[in-house]
Amino acid sequence: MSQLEKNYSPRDFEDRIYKYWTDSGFFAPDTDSGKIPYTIVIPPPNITGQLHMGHALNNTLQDIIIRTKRMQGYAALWLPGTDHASIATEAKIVEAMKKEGLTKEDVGRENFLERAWAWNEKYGSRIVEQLKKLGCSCDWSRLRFTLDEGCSKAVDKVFVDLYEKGLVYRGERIINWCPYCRTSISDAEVEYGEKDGHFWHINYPLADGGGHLSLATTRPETMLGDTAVAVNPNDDRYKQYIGRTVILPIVNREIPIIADDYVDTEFGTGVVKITPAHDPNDFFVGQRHNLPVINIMTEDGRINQNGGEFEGLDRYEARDRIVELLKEEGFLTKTEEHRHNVGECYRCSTVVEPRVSLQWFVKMEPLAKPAIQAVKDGEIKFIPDRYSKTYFNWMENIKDWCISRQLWWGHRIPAYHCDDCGDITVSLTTPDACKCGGLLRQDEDTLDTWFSSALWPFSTLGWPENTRDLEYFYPTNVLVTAYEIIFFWVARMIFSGLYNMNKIPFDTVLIHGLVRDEIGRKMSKSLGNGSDPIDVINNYGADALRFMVTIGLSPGSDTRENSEKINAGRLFANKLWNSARFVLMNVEQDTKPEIPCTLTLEDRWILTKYNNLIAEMTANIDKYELGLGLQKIYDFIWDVFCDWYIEIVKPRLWSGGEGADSVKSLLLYILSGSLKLLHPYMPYITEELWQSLPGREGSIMVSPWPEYNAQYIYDSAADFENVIEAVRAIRNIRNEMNIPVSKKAVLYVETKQRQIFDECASVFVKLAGASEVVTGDSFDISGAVIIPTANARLLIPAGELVDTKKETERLTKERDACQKDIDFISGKLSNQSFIAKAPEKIINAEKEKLAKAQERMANIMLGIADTIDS
RNA sequence: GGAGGCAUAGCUCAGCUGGUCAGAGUGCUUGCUUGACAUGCAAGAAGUCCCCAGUUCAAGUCUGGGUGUCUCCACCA
Repeated sequence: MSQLEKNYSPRDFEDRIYKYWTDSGFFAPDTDSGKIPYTIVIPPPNITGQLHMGHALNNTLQDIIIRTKRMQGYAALWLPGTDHASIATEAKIVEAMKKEGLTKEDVGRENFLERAWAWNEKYGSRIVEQLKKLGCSCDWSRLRFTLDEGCSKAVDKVFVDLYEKGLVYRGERIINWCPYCRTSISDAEVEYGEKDGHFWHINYPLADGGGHLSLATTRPETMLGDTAVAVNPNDDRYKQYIGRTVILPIVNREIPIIADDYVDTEFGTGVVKITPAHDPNDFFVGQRHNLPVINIMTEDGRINQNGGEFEGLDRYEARDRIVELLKEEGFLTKTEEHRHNVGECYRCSTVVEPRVSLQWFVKMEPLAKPAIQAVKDGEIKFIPDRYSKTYFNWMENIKDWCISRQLWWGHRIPAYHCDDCGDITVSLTTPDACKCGGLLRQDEDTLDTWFSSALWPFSTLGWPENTRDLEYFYPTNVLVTAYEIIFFWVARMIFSGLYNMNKIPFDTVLIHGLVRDEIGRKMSKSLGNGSDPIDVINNYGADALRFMVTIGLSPGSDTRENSEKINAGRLFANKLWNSARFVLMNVEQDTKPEIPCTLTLEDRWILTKYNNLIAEMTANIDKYELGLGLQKIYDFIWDVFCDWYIEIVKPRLWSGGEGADSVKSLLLYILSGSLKLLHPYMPYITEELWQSLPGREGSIMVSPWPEYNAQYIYDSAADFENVIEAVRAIRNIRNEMNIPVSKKAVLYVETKQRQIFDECASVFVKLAGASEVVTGDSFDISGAVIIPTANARLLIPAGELVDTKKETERLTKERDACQKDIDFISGKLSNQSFIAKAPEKIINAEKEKLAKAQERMANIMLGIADTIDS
């Protein structure tokens, strides 16, 4: 009755299946079903983004979990959405406008935002479509966007609330400034890299003419903003200078020599120039000593009017000119090569300029405290656990968070300035006028993108409205993300959840690694390495891609993209496809997938294997050991089901009669159960095959997850393992002796367990080249190959093929190996401390092993004797 | 300067709470058009589980040290 094509061809059905799922509404959970909710919120991809391998991994893992939970009967919600990605998107739009010869300022804020929304319209849906191709079972009816009305409301509410509680403040602080993006960025957005630079040694002459102080700098242009020179108060070399002044070369400004502990006497000359406006440490020194702050740079990294003759020069041009001048005037005493770490903007890689400016900040300490506690108390668990250390390390040393950005694309800060009295009104609604009656204008700045993503687990569920979704689905269950993003996002969601909802946002953070390219490099746009997941899907199928990212995955560690693994996934899909095809070709339209009343030995064996599989896989997925789970169902389908069970069962299947009927039922039962277990991992092929099964209604994705049933665990499964062992041994020998498959021979089996071998005679006929199986207590056959196993002696008459000498050698080797085993085990068992201290289970297992080996030894010895006789 | 990961077959990697753990895929050798699949089947070769100590009846598995390698955080002018 099979209508399946001969080969697996995912393109023929993946899109169709996905449409079927969405049309049926399976992805959208019901809040009134009485089921227990299970929720995952997606890490929202940027609207500038295209699906890359990292997304493929991240979303495959989430889909595996949510599909499993859905089948297990939870009201499973996977809530999708996208991130407006303020700085990244704005950069792209600015870039695009540049091609038209336009700047932001040319078009103005309103027009710029129109362009940005158009961008979102055009590209925001692209990544969503790509997630759909991957097979993600997100509830698209609940799709959110960080800049949509609801999320914006949440952002405003949190901002106003934090402001009112004094946790958001505005102040002149030193921040990281990107001269290319022309905005402040947070500490987390700076990336450090080693760069070659110079160490310029400069003499600062003392104002009173008593010589000079020598110091070194890597950024000489900042001297334009120097307002002091500092030494360590305990440094005997310089104690005498404290309180005196130096003349700043070139600038000719007189600045004080101050004492501060910050100065390291061991480093450099022990004298430091202090530029409070352009160095974070100097800024704090300046604060302690009430030094003036001279900002010498414009927003685009040029020297401003405070730089005198250097005004208008780019910071690097200014650096060169100043070095030149210093040299000319004799202040420069030495130039050293110096390799040091330089901070760059994480979006555009421009070297960041520390700069004092007026920004909005979130006071972190009070927020971080409970967030640290929640993880310490185990309310929130990181998997693997070591990442909680990363989290603590950051949270315990956290500095205030600079949240204002000089960008247009984002949530505009709901603060209103009065030009008359200088007062600031922070409000959810646009106020008409200032308290003083003056006109108000809204703050020009927008908020850090991560301010809105920090609210994601509840803003997407409707907060600040008290919606049914919020009540039902919050707190969410597991958050799946890469370790890269713990600081940016995970930590901020935790304190935001605790602060605004008074509840943790999720109880588990499942951390995964990066997908690297085939030679282990990080994937990056500049390298252009790694392949496009969409290409992979088109060529191999989404299921093969999902297989690739999941198989062999170990929680928290990086994986490599591997074309061999993608192919392995495709081959596995093909194998499954064909096994289903085989089953469908051999069952009837009215065959039911059920366990028949009468079971043969191999039936009991596969039922045992199958039930153990259910238990193990369910446990694996519960513990987020998703790679292990896939490995198990893979082994079961390919090795247990296809290579052994199907092959064994063929004769019975074709014999007709009742035996055939029960095989058909059981084949269908195991197949449909296996499809279910595999479904979370490879949803498309399992659905397509499920739909082909006779008498099937509905979708596999809402079918109940298989349940372990101890009733179908049989001791006799071990007997069948012995049969398998015997088959393998025979195949091995036949192969070694070059006996062609076509050449059949009678198989004589000497055993105390004749019943097992009698029952399994057909197995040997089918799989081990036996023409028939004769069991008995003892045989005397001349010219036979003798194969000893644990519970039998197998004899195959092979006539002239048998080389007595060779056979004796083979058996002697086996005897020696077996003797070694026996010695080892009995050694263990005669060790008194082993007997005294090892658990009984282990001891019994060893005893059994010994008994088995001894039986085998007896069979080997008999074999040797017989071989020599003949 | 701090913190952490990794080191297991030629290659890419699994191995949960110490005891059927020495595994998978791929590659290699050999033999097969066995009525689902040659995108397949069968058999085989191949590993001091990085090194040295320690804990234990028992150590790829736990502890300490070493070597190699990768990453994160901080950033000293």
